[in-house]
Amino acid sequence: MARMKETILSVAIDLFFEKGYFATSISGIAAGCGIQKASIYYHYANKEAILFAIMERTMQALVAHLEQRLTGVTDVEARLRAAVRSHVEFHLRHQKETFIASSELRGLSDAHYRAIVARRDTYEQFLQELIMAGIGAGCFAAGDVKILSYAILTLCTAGASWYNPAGRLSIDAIAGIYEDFILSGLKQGLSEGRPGTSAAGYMTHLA
Amino acid sequence: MARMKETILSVAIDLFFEKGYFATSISGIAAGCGIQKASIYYHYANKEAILFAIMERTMQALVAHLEQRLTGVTDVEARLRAAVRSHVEFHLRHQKETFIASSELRGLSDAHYRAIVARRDTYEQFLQELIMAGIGAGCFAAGDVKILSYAILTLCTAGASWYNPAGRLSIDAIAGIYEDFILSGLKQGLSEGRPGTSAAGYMTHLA
DNA sequence: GTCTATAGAGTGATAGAC
DNA sequence: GTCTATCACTCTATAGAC
Repeated sequence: MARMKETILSVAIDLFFEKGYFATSISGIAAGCGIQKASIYYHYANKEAILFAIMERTMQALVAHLEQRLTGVTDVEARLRAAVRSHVEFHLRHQKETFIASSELRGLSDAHYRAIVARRDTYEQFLQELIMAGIGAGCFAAGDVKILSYAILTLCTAGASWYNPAGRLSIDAIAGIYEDFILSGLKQGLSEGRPGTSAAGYMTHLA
Repeated sequence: MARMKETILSVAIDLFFEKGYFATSISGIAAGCGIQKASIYYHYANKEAILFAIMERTMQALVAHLEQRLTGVTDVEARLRAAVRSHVEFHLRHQKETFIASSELRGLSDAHYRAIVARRDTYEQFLQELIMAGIGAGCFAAGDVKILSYAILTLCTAGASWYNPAGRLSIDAIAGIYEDFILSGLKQGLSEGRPGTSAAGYMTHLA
């Protein structure tokens, strides 16, 4: 039961990724499922509900993935490394869904838009807290936490736009490169273990 | 003369940025210009021609901007710094056009798609040569040149998706943060001036 | 749960007057 | 160079049979 409902979601993910949400028609999705377009409306109220279902599920899974990867990790730098790796791996492993989630927000209704953006903001704030903790502990150079978090998140998200599953590098290899690149960017020449000198200054950057 | 042709482009940039290419109608553009939709076709053959005009112009200006910023700069690291700054500044200063150029490629006809992607590839290869030169000179740590170039480019491109001109930070400040972040990522703890040890290995990464 | 049929609105594009 | 009028088509969504 509910099998067709899942099939519709799966076909829609393929089409939204390939052609975009607005360029994809209900009849195109129906054809991919082997049913008539009217039958779609038995499972979903309208086209936007399909998009929302994809986004909701993806954002929920993204947060769950991060939580799972961080349980038991206590060291500040290790936590940020784990968060970056979790983010990259999830985005490459669920390339289509995450690409849709980050590029088709304009297709959502006002209420659904707010729901998804709220989830995204929570996720962002979590990363910002990790960065602040790292600066406070002296692992990372002081810097603008908001901009740094955007840089890290969009860097990984963008990976989902160019990643080729049949390509030269594995997800693991790409995640490793990103992890090292980002950690170096956060340290900015700081040698490790030295306590932070400007722990007071960075707080204002979130105001 | 040709004033309306420019107005159409300008209105289309606003609408494509705000609603997306497929969600924007010819009549919407016409309304923004204060004319009837049929009049649009006197200036452009069809909707796609408007999108292509925006992209062509933007890519041409992007390359010209980079060339201008690099003339006279000879030091390898200074050249990469200048290239990163040029890229960030152009993307934030022309936020709408660069966002369209990077997100609406699917709206182009096959021939136009190839033309724009060719320009983008040339631009990418130029950055990859800068990175390779830096690794060869020992300024940067050896690494996967393609992935590093994608990381740098998409990082800056993504800036155009969240940048708020009325926001807290100036373009100059953001460019500075990105510049430092990226250069640290490229150096990866290498101290400066030391000649590269693995200059032979990185070449294979472009094969 | 899927079908046929269709309503109702909007779209890109063209013809031809001015 | 802009207009009015319209064509031909596609789209989302609904009604009601099976």
